[in-house]
Amino acid sequence: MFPPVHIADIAQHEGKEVTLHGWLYNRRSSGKLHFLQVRDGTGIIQCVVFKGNVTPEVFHEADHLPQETSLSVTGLVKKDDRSPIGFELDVRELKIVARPAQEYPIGHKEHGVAFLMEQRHLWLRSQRQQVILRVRHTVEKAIRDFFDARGFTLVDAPIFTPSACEGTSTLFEVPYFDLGKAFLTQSGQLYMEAAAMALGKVYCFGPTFRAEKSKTRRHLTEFWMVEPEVAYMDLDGDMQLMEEFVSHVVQTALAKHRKELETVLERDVSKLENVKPPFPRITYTEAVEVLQKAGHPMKWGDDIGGDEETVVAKQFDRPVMVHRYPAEMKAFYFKKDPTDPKVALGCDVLAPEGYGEIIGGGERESSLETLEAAIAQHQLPKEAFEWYLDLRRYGTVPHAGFGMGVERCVAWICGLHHVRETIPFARMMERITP
RNA sequence: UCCCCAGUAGCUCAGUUGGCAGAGCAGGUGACUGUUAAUCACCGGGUCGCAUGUUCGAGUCAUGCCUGGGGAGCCA
Repeated sequence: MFPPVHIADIAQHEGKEVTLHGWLYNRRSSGKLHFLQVRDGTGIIQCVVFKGNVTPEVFHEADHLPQETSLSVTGLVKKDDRSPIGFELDVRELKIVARPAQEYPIGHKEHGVAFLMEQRHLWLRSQRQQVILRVRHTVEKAIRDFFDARGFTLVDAPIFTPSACEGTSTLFEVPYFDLGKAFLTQSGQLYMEAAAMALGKVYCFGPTFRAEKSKTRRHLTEFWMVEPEVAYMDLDGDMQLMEEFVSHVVQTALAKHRKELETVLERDVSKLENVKPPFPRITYTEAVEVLQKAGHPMKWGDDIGGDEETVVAKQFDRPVMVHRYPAEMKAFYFKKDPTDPKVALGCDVLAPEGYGEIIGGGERESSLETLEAAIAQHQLPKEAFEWYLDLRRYGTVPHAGFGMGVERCVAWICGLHHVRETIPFARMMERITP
């Protein structure tokens, strides 16, 4: 059985007889010719079964195989201009590995989203889902490569946490032995701050959980986030890191998957070509002015919601960095702007085309006294943050970081309507299976 | 938590004023030597989400519930 020939490498075998292992994707017939579309995970190739080239039994069987039959096909690799991949297999032998026990539920006609999500374990076999998962893989590798090349150390953050990191979101609660309850992490950031004081430049990359009852195309209850944190870095350095990071991820995905994005996902990739530094930077105050001019009735201090984000993002041809939000809107650990204490030194990156916030981050408060006051002001239990305050007690330094949601980034790159297609098995408020 | 929409064949949907439950695809049988979601002919396929009510009669009207989808808030 091994080593097998893969469809992606079929050009190397022109004129030779090879055996492919795969699954039947589709089948058509024209009398003395049967056309079998066979996929093997690396591509799809048309296998032509001509009556004169195989036994009568094989010829008859070839016309009666149901979709998703697993099979081995042996034949001659022939160049053919009518093929989308340039080659066909002229079949000599056909071996059935297994016939489907029942009719395959997903046909080649349209299906509803609810049905496909219920069949997610099978839906992954479609070309579209294969491309999305490959882009996700490339994005995750690009994330790792970017930080690794810059001397960052990957530090894994815990999944069980004793309390809310930020004290704002709703968390998933789990029983935890004699210690009462634990929570599933909502962010590894606080732990990365500790790690940055040890290793200088660090990042964590793992799953994150939010128990908010969010039912929108941008939300999952379980998603993957990358969170870098750097000692001796201020907001300006952080923003520069953000734009270089996002550009690297997008350009890597574009270089590797341009053709699939264009053909299978029908993505207008010209919109991704612009994603290069520098990104436009505007303050929250300027964003409010833009929105007021666009006719949105809002005043300074109001939240910039989904619709407003889209309006702001549409002013630019690449991601826009909105910085210096009102301090009240941000978590307790953000450093306030020394020149204007009303605003926090935070920055969000808004993706174009209505994909919204893909990054949130900023400079952290480094003063012990100011941080203690912020914890009190947010009415958070100080005991839970004593270890975090220790980071300010022993050699505190300016530092900054950010978090990027992988699913929103992949949805934007692929031009998808909903983030649920960017993760193999989505976890949402109303769905936990398959 | 709130607002809107949908639930009819395996899938996608139509179903008029309340009056015999329909189509396309998928499946089965057959035809076709170049099909690209092939085409053509024939065949099988139903707890109309669940419950109660109105009515001579409910897929259709009313009320409640369930499930799913979209959005808001919150966020990545």
